[in-house]
Amino acid sequence: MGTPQLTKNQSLVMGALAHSDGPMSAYTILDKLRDHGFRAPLQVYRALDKLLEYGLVHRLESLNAFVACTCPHEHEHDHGVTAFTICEGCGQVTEFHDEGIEQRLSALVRAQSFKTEKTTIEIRGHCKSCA
Amino acid sequence: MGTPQLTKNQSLVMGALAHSDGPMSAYTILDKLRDHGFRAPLQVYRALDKLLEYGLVHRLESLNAFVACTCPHEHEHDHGVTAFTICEGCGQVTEFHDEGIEQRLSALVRAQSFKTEKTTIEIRGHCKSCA
DNA sequence: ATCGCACACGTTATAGCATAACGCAATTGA
DNA sequence: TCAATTGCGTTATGCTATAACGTGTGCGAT
Ligand SMILES: [Zn+2]
Ligand SMILES: [Zn+2]
Ligand SMILES: [Zn+2]
Ligand SMILES: [Zn+2]
Repeated sequence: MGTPQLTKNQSLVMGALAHSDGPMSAYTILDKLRDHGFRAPLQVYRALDKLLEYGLVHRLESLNAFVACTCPHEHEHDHGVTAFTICEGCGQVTEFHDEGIEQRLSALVRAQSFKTEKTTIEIRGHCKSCA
Repeated sequence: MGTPQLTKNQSLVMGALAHSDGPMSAYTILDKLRDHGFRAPLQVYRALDKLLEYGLVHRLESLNAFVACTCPHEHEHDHGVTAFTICEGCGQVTEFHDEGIEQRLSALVRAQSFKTEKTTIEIRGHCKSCA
């Protein structure tokens, strides 16, 4: 059960995100895809739901926006906790993963007897170029 | 330059959050305060902006909602990175702080020459009671 | 074959979250 | 007194997300 073949709409949304410099809101994606027959937000949101499920796309909660996953590895298994730096200047988003963070959070949460389903880590600030 | 005296609207919003079991959206707060003369979203958002600035309230990005800060210490200085567990079952939100996470994130971000302004850590899942 | 089901899709309408822009009043400090 | 700041109230608008309905297509079971 890896990533299934994408449907037409899913491919279009994936393509839009993959070729974008930075994160895009669902409505921005919609606008980019009007020429390809997209007319309504739901067409985008439905595709995004699947792409998120497949792990091809991440949602940035603090921006209400979406980015293509930049993980080098295959998307066939859940990659663990994903963290992002988000530059307020140029909009650049960098995805990264760290085993240390993951373990530390896991320990803290275990101490609460809390069962984690999804972890959001987003760091807003300025990148090297925009400092 | 600690926390200034709160205005009437700020106190009302702060009170609503402090007496609530869980996080509240701005519009939920608005509804709770209609009897106290609140009529428009901006009255809530403006108060929230200040309360966030003073560190009395936190915004939960993954919920578009707000909670009163539960830090024991005074709010006169920035408390460092704040993390939350959020139970999908009962809505309970627990705020916590960890020096280890903070240092690790700080090191990772420094490696990118990234200048952090605000860090969001939110863990969605189920609490002990709701497991 | 054809029935039933799952799934993607299209459309309209609606709900939920947040801010722009205007004007007024009270406070402060030069 | 005058200007600047801050809070407040109101109306309008914009952005984000989902509900609800119906259509069509593929595919396995009968
Ligand atoms: Zn990824
Ligand atoms: Zn930048
Ligand atoms: Zn706090
Ligand atoms: Zn719970």
